Parts: sequence; C-alpha cells; structure tokens
Amino acid sequence: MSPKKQSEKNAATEVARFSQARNAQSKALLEDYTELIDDLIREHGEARLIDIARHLGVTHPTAAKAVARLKREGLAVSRLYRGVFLTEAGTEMAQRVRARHRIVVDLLVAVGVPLEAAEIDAEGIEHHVSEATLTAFKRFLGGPKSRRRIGKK
Amino acid sequence: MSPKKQSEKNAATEVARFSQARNAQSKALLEDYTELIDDLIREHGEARLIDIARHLGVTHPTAAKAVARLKREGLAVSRLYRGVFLTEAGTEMAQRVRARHRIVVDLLVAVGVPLEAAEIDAEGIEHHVSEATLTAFKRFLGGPKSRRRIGKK
DNA sequence: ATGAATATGTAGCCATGGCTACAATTAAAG
DNA sequence: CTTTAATTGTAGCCATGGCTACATATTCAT
Repeated sequence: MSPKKQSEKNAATEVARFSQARNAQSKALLEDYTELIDDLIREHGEARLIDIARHLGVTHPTAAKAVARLKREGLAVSRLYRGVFLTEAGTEMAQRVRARHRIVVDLLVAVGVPLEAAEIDAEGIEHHVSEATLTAFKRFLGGPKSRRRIGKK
Repeated sequence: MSPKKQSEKNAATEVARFSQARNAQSKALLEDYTELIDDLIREHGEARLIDIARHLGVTHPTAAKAVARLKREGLAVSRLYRGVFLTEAGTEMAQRVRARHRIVVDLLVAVGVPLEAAEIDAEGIEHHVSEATLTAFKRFLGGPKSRRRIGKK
C-alpha cells in the first residue's frame, strides 16, 4: 500500500482509518468491563469492584473510575457497597462482545493460530472487528470447512 | 469461555491477556508513526511534520509530541525545521510494521472480508497480532489456496 | 458486640494523546 | 528586500486510564 496510491485516491480515507482505530480504542474499555461484569454476575451472582479489578489486573480505584464511566454512559448501575449491575443496554453490549470474542478466537484457530496465542491476541483484536468483518468471519467458519462449533446451535 | 473455566485454570492468564492488550496499545502509536514517516520519505524524500499530522488526521502539535517520543525512544531524529528521519531501529520497525499490515489485510481478504472493511479494520487489528499469529497467517496465505497477493506488486 | 480484615470511596499524582493559541522561523511572492 | 504565507516550535488546557495513599464503610470472627 504505497503512499503514492493513497494520495492518488482519497486522502480522507486514510485519515478515516486512523480515526476509526482511535475511536475503537475508546470503546474497548467499556466492552471489556461490560463483558467481565456480565461474566461475574453469571458466575457469582454479583460483580464486586474488587473482583472486577482483579480480573482485569488493575487496582480498585482504576476499576471504580471505569465503573463510574459505565454508569455515566447508562451501561451499569451500582448501589453503595452492593456491587455493580448492568442495565439492559449493558447486558446487550456484553452479549454482543462475548459472541464476537468467541468468533474471533475461532477464526484465528481456524486459520492455524495456536489456541493460546489466539486467546491472547483476540483480546486486542476483537475491538477492531467491524460488523462487515464479523459477518465474513461467521461465513468462513460456518462454510467450507468442518464447523467445529461444538456447543453451538 | 465461561468465567468458571477461567478461574478453574489460571486467573493469571486472564490478567495477562488484558495487560498484553494494553501494552500493545502503547506501541501502536509508535508503529503508526514510523510506518508513515517511512512512507513519506519514500514518496517525497522527506517527512515534514505538517504532512505527518495531515495523514494521521491530527493537529501538528500532536504530531510534534509523538515525534518527540520517537526521538526519545531512539526511533527517529530531526534537525530543526528540517523534517523527520528514521534511525536504523525506526526503519526496521517501519518495515516490519508494513509487512505485518499487508499480511493482515491479505488474510482478512482471504477469509472473505471486503477489501474496504479489511483496510479499515487492519489498521486497528495489526497492532495486536503476535509473532505466532503472524506466522500462522503467512502459512495460511502461502499454503492451501492460491496466493492472491492482491493490491501488491 | 467489638475489633480486625476486607471492600469501597475519594483525593491527588503521573503519562499519554488529543486540542487551541500564540511565538518564531523559514520559504515564497511581490 | 520586504512582506506575507506556511511551517515548526512551545505553552498550557482537557480527558483518559493508570497509580498510591488515606479515609470510610461493611463483614466476619472471636
């Protein structure tokens, strides 16, 4: 992709790509938190701040700030000293994120990435996978090769 | 990937995944800048700050800060009012990044992602592609199917 | 029921990566 | 050569996402 080509066509598209990547980054944190909170509630019936922090490998004030942002954005609610809960919007996001994460890991494995690397890389990759790309991934996984989605459908 | 499974095996791996993703993010900016500077030098023989800023869609002081960081990290040098140049380390990084970017786009296209979406998503994805994953991508592209080295050469 | 341990809240610091505004320098036009 | 335009530099602000330190609240054991 030589820069000559880029400037020949549309310089705006290049800028858009970088802006898009920066934008995705800003949503990544929300996505990680909602998914984790949903996981914790499923597993333990509640999502305590300290558990959120531990799972993400950050300190509890950091998690508290992030949860505050989730609340600001209408994705979560929390009662004092009573844990964090997702709103409907938050739950919807969590489920969407979880599904996308699974598909990304599956696709990586399907093209030959070792499972361990797939799981690590997917954590960063997933936030940049658009709807169009996700659709293609699904088609690829469901199509030509054996569909090894064991517990699925 | 239920959280139960995660806690059953090793909680540290989960933390490591998130840390890894955060770490990759911090390198992304360096990678974007070195690649762009290398592109600009190839195309125009020089990389002016204003051009760097325009291509990335940021203001020039933002680009100046980033370049300062590149210099701190030994990836670039610049003479006053004379444009930015890459050190050997910077050039090496630029070439590695460019190669990886191309492979990521090619892989996305190979699994059925429309080219436009592939180019947009690759900009964010590439920074999270580990060596192991990149190797798998190369094998997948070079192996079974026809190697459709699309926009290249 | 109280004292210790745990969890949460809050304040304030740092670095990053954006920005605007303004100063200074270089390049271009006249 | 002078003036104007473009480029670069610098200062300082903001939000984010980390952190430590300390204060407060809750839970749990004794």
